[in-house]
Amino acid sequence: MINSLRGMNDILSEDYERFTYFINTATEIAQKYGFHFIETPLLEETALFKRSVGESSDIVGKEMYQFIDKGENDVCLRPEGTAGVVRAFIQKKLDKAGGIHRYFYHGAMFRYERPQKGRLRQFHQFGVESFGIDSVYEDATMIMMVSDILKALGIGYRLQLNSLGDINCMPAYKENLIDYVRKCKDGICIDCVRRLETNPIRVLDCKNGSCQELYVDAPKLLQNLCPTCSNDFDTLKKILDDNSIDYEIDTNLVRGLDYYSKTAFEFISNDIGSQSAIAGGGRYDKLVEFLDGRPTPAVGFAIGIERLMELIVMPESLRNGYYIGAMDDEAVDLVIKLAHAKRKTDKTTIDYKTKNLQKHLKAADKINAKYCAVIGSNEIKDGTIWIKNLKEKTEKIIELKEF
RNA sequence: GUGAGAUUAGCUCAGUUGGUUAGAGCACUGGUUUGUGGUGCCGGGGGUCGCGGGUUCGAAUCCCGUAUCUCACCCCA
Repeated sequence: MINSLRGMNDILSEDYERFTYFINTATEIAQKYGFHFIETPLLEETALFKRSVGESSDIVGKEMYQFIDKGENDVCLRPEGTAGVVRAFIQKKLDKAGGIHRYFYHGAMFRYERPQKGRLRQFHQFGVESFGIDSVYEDATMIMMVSDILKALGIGYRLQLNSLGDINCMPAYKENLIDYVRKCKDGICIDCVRRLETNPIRVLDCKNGSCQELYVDAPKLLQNLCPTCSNDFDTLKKILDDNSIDYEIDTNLVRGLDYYSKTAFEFISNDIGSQSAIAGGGRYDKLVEFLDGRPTPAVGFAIGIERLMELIVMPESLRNGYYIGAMDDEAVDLVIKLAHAKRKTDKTTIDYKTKNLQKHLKAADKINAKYCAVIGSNEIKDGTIWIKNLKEKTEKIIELKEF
C-alpha cells in the first residue's frame, strides 16, 4: 500500500466541510474589506524566496522543497504566500500604475519540517496583502480583518503586537543589541550564539531561562524606535483601543521572515498545542523595491488554515433536500426519473435498493434529509408519492405530477 | 535535524508472566414476512495485530531495523 508522504494530508469529509467553511467565511470578510482574489503559482524561482524571505531564515535555509527542473531552472514549492503576490504585483506593473491594490489568496504552502500537531509539510494559508498605503490605519485594518474572521468563526485568541522599526532605527538598535549580547556571550546558550550571527533580534525570544536573565537589561526595541515609528505605533494602539480590540505588547515578537518592518503582529491560541500562532503579519515597506519594483509600502497577514480547523466549531447542519426510495422493484425506474427532475432545484439522494418504510426513513434521517419520499405499491397504483417532512414530522400523499 | 512515546476491525480502544479459531462499543450490512426515522429485537461480514527481520516448540506480547503519528527542542501559519 502506498501512503501519503510525511506531513502531507488528505482533506475530506468533515475536514473538508470545515475547510470550505473557513474559506467561505474568510473570503466573504476579505471582500467586504475591498480585497480581490489573486492566484499565484505554487512553483516559483528559488531566488524569489531567497531575496524576499531571506537566506538567514530557517524557511529558506533548511525548509524549502527546492529542486532543479528539466529546463535546469532552480525552483521551489512556495514556503509562504507573500513573495509570490509581490512578484505578481511587480510583474503586472501595478507598482508603476500607482494607487491602492488589495489582494487575498489561499492555497497550499510547503515547508520541509518535522511535522507535529498544527505543523505540516504541506499546509494551507489564507493571506491578504495591501499595496500602496503607508498609513498605519491600514495596519489596523489588517488586524481588524483577522479579528473579524476569527470572531465570525467563534475562535478565541490573544493578539500580540510589536514594532520592528524601520531603516532609520532598526539597524542602529541591532548593533546596540549585538554589543550588549556579546558582553555576556560566555553565559548564553549555543542557540543564542548561532542567533547572534544569523538573526540577532531572535535572542530576545530565547526560551532558555538563564539566557533570559542575562537579557533583562538588554536594550528594548520599542524604546529605541525613531519618532516616526514610535508615533505610528502609538497611533496603531489608539486605533485598536478605539475599536475595542484587545492586544498585548510583546517586545520580543520577531517575525521569522526578513522582510517585515514596523508593525508586526501575531494571533495566538492556547488551545492547539505548542504551535500556538494561528495568524501572523505585519508591514513590509521595503519588499517591493527589494524585488526590483518601484518603492511601494505594503502590509499583510496570513492565517494557518489547518491550525484554525482545530478550533472551528461548525454551525449545526440543518436538514436539507430530499431522499427518495422505492418499496417495490417496479418503482425504482420511477424513482431515478423523479430524482433527476428534483435535482434541478434541490439536493436529492436516492436509494436504488427496495426497502421497507422503516429502512428508508432511517436512511433519510441518517443523511440529514428534510424530506423522505417513498413510492410503494399503493402509490404506483394511484400515481402518487408519499412524503414525510422529517423535521416537522408531518406527512402527505400527493400526485406524482405535483412532486 | 535531535530526543521521547505510540501504532490491534472503518472509528475509539481492551488483550493477564509469550500459549488454542485476537475481543468490545460505535459504524456497516441482512432479517424482523409492504408501511413510520433520529432511541426496538435477532443475526452477519470485516483484522497476515503499521511494515521487514530476529529469538522461541510457539510472538499482538520479547529484541533489532524501518515508516507514520504524537509530544518536546528548533522554528513558524
